[in-house]
Amino acid sequence: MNLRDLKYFISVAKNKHFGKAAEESFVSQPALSMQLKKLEEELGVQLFERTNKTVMITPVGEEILAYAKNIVSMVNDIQSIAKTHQDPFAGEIRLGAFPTLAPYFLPHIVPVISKEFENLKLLLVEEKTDVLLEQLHEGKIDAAFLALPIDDDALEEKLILEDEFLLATSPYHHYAKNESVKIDDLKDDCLLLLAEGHCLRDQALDVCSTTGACENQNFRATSLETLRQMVAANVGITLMPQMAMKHNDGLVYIPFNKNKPKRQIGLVWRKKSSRIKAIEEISKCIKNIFK
Amino acid sequence: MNLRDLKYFISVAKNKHFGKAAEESFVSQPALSMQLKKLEEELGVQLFERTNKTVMITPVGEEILAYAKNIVSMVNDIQSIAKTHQDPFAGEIRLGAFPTLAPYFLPHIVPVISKEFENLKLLLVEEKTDVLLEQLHEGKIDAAFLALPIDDDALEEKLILEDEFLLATSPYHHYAKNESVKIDDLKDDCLLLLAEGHCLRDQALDVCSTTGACENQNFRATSLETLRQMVAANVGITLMPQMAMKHNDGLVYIPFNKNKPKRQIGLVWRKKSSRIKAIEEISKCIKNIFK
DNA sequence: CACTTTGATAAGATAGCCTTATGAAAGATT
DNA sequence: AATCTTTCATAAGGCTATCTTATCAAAGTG
Repeated sequence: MNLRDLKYFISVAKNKHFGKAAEESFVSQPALSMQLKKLEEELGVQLFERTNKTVMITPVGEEILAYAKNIVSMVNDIQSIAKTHQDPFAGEIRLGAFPTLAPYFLPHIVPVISKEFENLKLLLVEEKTDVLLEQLHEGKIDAAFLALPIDDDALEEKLILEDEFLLATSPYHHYAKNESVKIDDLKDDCLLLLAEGHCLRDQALDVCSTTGACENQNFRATSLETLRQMVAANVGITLMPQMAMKHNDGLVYIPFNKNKPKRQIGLVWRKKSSRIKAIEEISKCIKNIFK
Repeated sequence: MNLRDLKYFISVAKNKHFGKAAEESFVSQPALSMQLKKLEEELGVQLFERTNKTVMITPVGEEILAYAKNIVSMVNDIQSIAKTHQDPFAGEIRLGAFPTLAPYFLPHIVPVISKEFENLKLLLVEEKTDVLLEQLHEGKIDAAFLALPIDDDALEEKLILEDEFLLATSPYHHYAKNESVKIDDLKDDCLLLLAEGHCLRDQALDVCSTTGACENQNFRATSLETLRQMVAANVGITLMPQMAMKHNDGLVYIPFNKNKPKRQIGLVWRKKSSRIKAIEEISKCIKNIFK
């Protein structure tokens, strides 16, 4: 069976006339007659009674007609669905960001993207890096803001910005009065860190291992905000990304004087993503914000 | 768009593998790949993200998939509808019979037809001849029992039986004692007849006109049963088809001794009827009953 | 580093559809 | 009554689209 045959069938049923139906279908009358004959042979039933003067649909034909109309209507639905999705800068884009980035970063970029691509609906997912990577691979999200490098052959990554780490202390801490700190000064300090699975924790541990600093084993915060409260309470010190820095939060932020540690924030997506056009434009757009 | 393409699409979505889908669809893998590519181009939308290792349906693809499945399922419905109607001796047959025949004739034949063609559902219509002819032409009924001849080029007719007319009188009527009547004896009689539009009326008038008998203008019955009551009340006499004769109905039925008037009952159907096989078999079957 | 797997591409063969021309049947017209 | 017209069916030839086989390119696997 063939969609075209069904359309011919519907047209004949409507016009009760092969010639008119052929005209309506933009084919010659014999072409339509033959296809209809083939359809009848294939189905093994007569769809029309024909005489020279009248074309009359049979009861089976009537029954089948209802289905045929439905089918053709659904084909049109498919085409219209496709059409509404043809614009690469329309529809949904699902974006991920890890927890120590999302609340400080997304508020800056979402309004800009929304304004630039007004037909694009952004769905945001906040998960730890490994979850986001899995969702990327599974196609559950289209792109994610992650700490680079990711190093996955299936994924494309583009650096968006570099986010410097600052030393965060309580105003009562002995570091508090320093203008800046040398990274090696930390070698005798124990830092408060986030719980396992947060990429910020790993980045901080990186810094620790190169400086000789250690981790305070007694506390593991599950969010950066909790960590902030703990530092404010002078429980200890920590590394805080500049992006998460707040004024008037009761903390002192001290920059490193050189070899400033930092995290690289990039946008990551599947090389074969069907939304590649939208993602690349979004990527450019965001990069412009931080230029 | 093409039904086959939709089937390929569904198969790929199901198998997440072009090769397996091709196998399932009994085509080569390149054939399937190309058709799918064409479908995507036609819709202007990417249906799958492909890498060497994974085939992943896109959100648009997912949306369209639902419709595609529905369409294919309806195509199967069409085929199964057609299949259940393939048996010419199954389904519905709509039969008509005119009012002075139906109640006396159908009870004899319907049980036989039903037994012979058990998958055939009989729908019976009782209307005057002109209505039945119109319904025949419009395809509202498939065949009708009518008084022959009909003489319509579009219609096929087959004689089923000849139904003799008897003279019906009250036992108190002066004809009542006769063993038989000569048709010419009626020349001085006035007959009670049915109302306009009944073919039995026309047949009786035929007889009258050849014999010189007249019609009693004061009464026109609208049914044969009413007519029977009127004859029983000795209001007059009439011609009664043998088929409608009843025992113990208070009437006397007197046969004509020669040139017996009669009506010819035949089955009539459209020459191009889609149910021609069933109708012809039914016709044979009924003819056997009255052989 | 060769081997396997997988989807894409290319070229030639095939099949199905379309068009024009024509036929057959039956109503309409003169 | 004979011709014209209408309408659907059939036939023949050309064209397009699809299929198949062969091959490629990319990337995982042993």
